This record gives sequence, structure tokens and C-alpha cells, in this order.
Amino acid sequence: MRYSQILIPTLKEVPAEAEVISHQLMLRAGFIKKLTSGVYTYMPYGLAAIRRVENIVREEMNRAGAQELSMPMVQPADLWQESGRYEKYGPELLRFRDRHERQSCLGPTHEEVITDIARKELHSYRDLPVNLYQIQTKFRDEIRPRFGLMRGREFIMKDAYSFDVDDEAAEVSYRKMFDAYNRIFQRCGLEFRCVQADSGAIGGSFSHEFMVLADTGEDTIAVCNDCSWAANLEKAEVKLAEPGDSVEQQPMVKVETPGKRKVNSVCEFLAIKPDQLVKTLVYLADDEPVAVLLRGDCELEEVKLKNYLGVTEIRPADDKEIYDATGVPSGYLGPVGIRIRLLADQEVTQMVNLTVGANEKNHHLQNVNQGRDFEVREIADFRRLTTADPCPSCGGTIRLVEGIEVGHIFKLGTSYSESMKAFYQDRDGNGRPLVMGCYGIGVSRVVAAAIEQNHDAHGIIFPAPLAPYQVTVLNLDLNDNEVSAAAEKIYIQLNEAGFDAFIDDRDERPGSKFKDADLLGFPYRITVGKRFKENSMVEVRRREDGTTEDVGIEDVVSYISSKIAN
RNA sequence: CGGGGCGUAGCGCAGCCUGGUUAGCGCGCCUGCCUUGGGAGCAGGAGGUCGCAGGUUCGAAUCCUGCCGCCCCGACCA
Repeated sequence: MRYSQILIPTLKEVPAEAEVISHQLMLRAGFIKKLTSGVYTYMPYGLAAIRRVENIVREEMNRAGAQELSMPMVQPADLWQESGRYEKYGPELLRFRDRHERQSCLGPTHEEVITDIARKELHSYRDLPVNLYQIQTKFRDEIRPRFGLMRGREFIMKDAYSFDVDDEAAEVSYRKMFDAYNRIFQRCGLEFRCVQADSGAIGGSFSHEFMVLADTGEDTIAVCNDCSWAANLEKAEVKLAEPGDSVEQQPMVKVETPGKRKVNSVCEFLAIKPDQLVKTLVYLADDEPVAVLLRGDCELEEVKLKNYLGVTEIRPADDKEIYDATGVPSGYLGPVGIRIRLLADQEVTQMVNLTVGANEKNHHLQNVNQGRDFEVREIADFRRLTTADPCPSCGGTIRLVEGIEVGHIFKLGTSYSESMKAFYQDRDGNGRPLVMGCYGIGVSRVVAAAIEQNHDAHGIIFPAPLAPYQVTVLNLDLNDNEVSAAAEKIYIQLNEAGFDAFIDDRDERPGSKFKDADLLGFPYRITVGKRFKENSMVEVRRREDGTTEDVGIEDVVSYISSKIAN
């Protein structure tokens, strides 16, 4: 590609709208142009990067035996009513009526459409297994689009759906996708982790998220330093420590704690450590108040609580709501005699002689014991894992890293096939629901994540597999025939050797060409300038670390070949 | 939706508080000269319904009201 033939409107200054680095760089490198909130035009250079990701995804999906198809973006509401999601999905689903007043929506995902295909076309166990995928634009009317392509309303997604005869077969399909995903992100040249997204009570893990590691990630993931265990912090289980030696229960006493409402001030006042105190947090779960007991030095993981309760929304109650629900001012709540639903983090049940609020202003209770002084029936893992906790898998040490979710696979089971009546006939002629799985990759987000992970002060540093062009040739002097001829020759030879080469043939000063080459992130840059006239050598520079080497013009192609596979 | 902020040339901003003739600056763009290994220099030039609609006023980018759009912080997700 010639720079003179491609529209890459680069910017010197950072547009005010961009906060995160990938967004800033994509705007500056002429990747994307915003049309409206969360909706972008992919400009030629940006589209080229997206195509790189798509091609890797497509090759690996095909290799895993999946078939590509393309489903409509506009979908009838009836289908969504059948699955029950038309009501459930919420305002992210963009609904509208067509000229016939037919209720319609823009597809945020395609379970309904694919299940409709499946029920019409997959009738026999002999038709299975099947895995169908597409790479397509999705629309989700996000509450708050942000960070450019990282969380747009319109975005490109690869979504695949598998259909199997039973659970066992579905797990085979799942496994294939798990392997394909690992290959895809490896081939993209990204540092990533696959994390458990849901460790169901069944024992097996049937949902995994693929996270690209980057400081600006929206999720925190816990990673074991000693084994391969990794989990989204929201779901990372805390392994209960072995119970220590049994301690004798002391008689409960009530103590005055005037004005001491916070864990730290109570502990200081009573000369105890935060891990001897149990705090009582009040949340509103779908507007119903619940109390959760948690060790004083720990933090509640709200997602765990939300999942346990199976509600759609939870939030901490404010002081007034706490008082209204319990009759106790916040800061003095405790389990003894509490009048709302009570849950406890598993760790609390191992503690003896607790200090808790007395459910009375300015008072706490000490030496409180579960079973003797209060009852709690609902016990689970509610607290957030910390780096002080052992790895739940091997007992090793944990570290926390930030990640960007680029892929998510999960086993759906039969919920869609049952609600939408997608049955096949087994060997004995019995109708059975198709067992489904679904597998997503945020293609446009992968590009954002790649930039988020690979950049420096000068611009993007593309991993070679994702770079729209692996190597750029800078012709520093268009008016010098010797220089221009050499640059053209190198460019042509690189293309002939199978590389996607780029040449900066604009009538610009050298400085601009260097700056743009850095900004656009070509993995290799070949500079043809006056040095070439002196000694017939050109400079080859590696974007990643800035190292340079002078290479003779005849050796350039083989030099590049030795550095990157094409 | 709740909380905060912003809309002035393609981009980044000043001017607004304290209304007053042709609305500024930097970058980019066009023409010419000059220059050519890290976003040069000089000279000339094009480009703006000051987000929109009302209102106050002799006079509004500036003050008031309403609307629209965008960005940031929270819940959601690939």
C-alpha cells in the first residue's frame, strides 16, 4: 500500500473526547471516526487491523470444525418473546417498529435466530454436532458507551453456537472452542489469560473468559504465581482455611462504644484487631434489605452476593435505609436479634468470641458466638479474594492483574432449545432438546486491547500478526531519483515476497514520516535516504524496541523474512 | 438513570465572570519561495449560523429559560 493512496488522517494532538490510550491512539492514527456516541466509522487503516483479527478468528474457527454463516441484524420481536428475553433483556436491546408496526429489534446477540435455524434444520442425532458462527456487527444500546472501541454500542463480534445431543457431547464441543480460543489469542501475539468465569456447584467449570492483560483493563483478575489457576476477581473463590485449635467460648458482654461506628475506631477503642470483629453490612437486593456478616478486615464481593441471592440489582443501603429496615443506626448493627434476613461469609462461622454491634446506639457486644447467641442459616463465600489468600487450587500465592475481556465461552445447556422448542430425535425416536453452547469474541475490542497492551509514547506497537502492514518503507527524498528508485525497488520486492508492505511516498519532510511511522505502529521500518547514497545501505528499525541495523539493499528482503513470517 | 463537566474554524484552546464596531491564538489546509534523517523557515491566503430555539437589551459568543449533543464517575457487557 502506498501512503499516497490510502486515507489515514493522522492527528498531532489528542482529541479531547478520548480518555484511554487505545482510544487516543486510534483517533490519532486515523483508525476510526466517531459518528455518534459509541458508534464509529472504521477508516481504511483501522479496518485493515480488524480484518487481521477476523482472519485469524476465521481460520481457527474453521479449523475447529465450525461453519461460517451470517445472520440478520434486524430481528422480529416474536422470536425474543418466545425465548422470554424480550422483556428480560432490558434497554440495551434497541427496539423499534417497522412501517407495518411490527415490533423489531437490533440483534445484540443471536441465540434466538440461531435456535430458530436449528429447530428448523437439525432434526436428527445424525445431523449433530454442529457449530455455526458469524463475524458480524452487533448493536447494544449500552448505558454508557466509552473508551472508543473498547465499549461501543456498535461493535464487531464473532459469535458461535454449538448444538449437541447431550451434555457429554456438548462438553467436547466446548473443549474444542476452548482450545481454538487459546490458539486465536496466541496467534494474535497478545498476552492473555483464560479465567474461570463460573465455577458451578456441579464441580466442572463451564464458562471461561479470555482476558488480555493491560493496565487499563476494566476487570481485575486473580492469577496464581505457582499454577495455572486464574479467575475473575468477581468470582474468585476464597478457600476456607483449616479451622485452628478450638477456643473456649466466653460469656457474652455488652460494652459501651460511644460514637464508635467504623471498624477501625471500634477496634482501637476496644483494643482488638479487625479480624476479631465482625461487621454487619446491609444491602438492598431488588429493594429487599439483607444483612451480611463479614470479618472486619475483609471486603464484600458484591457480585458473589448478587449471584447467591439471584436478584437483578443490589446496592449498599444508606444510613436512613439501614435505620428504616433494622431500627438501628448504622455502625451498631449486629447479628444478635437482628430483624432482617441474615447471611454470613463462610469465614465468620469459624470465628469464636466475636465482637459485633449490639443493635443499640453506642453499644457493641463482645464474645458473641454463633449457635449460642445467634443463628445464621445462609452461609457462603461472599468476600473478595486478596493477595494474602492462598490459591484455591494449589495453595500458592496470588497476584492481581488488570484485564480486558475479549472472549467468553459458555455452555448454555437446553434453556433456549426448550423455550424455543428446538428438539431432535435420538436413536430411539425420542424428541430431545438440543444441548447448546455459545462462544463470543469481541473482534473490534481485540484491536483496542492489542493497542492498550502494546504502545509507547510515540504510538502503537503492533504485534506483527495484527499489523495491517508488517513493514513500511520511508522514501525520504522524492526528488532524488536514486533514493526513490531504491525505495520503490525494496517496496516492490517485499510485496513480491508475500509481505504486506507499505511505502511512505508522500511529499513530506522526513520528520513527519518518522513520526507517522511510529504512530501507526508498523513492526519494521526501512529508511531510504541520503545514507543510502553514501554507502548503499538502508536502515531497518524495529518498532518494538527501537533497535536499528544497516542492511544492504540486496539483502533487505531476506533480512525481513528472517524477522517475520509472512 | 443518578452525580460532575463541556459545546467558539478540521483538531487543540482563549474570549464569557464585568454585554459594545471587522471573534482571536496554536496546529492542520491552500499558493509561492526556501528547506529535506525526527512533525523546519519566510511571505501571502481560505475557512466560523460562537450547538439549537426563545427571551432580556439600543446592542448577546458573553446575561436568563428551554431543548439537543458530547465527555467523565457508578450499575451492564464481547
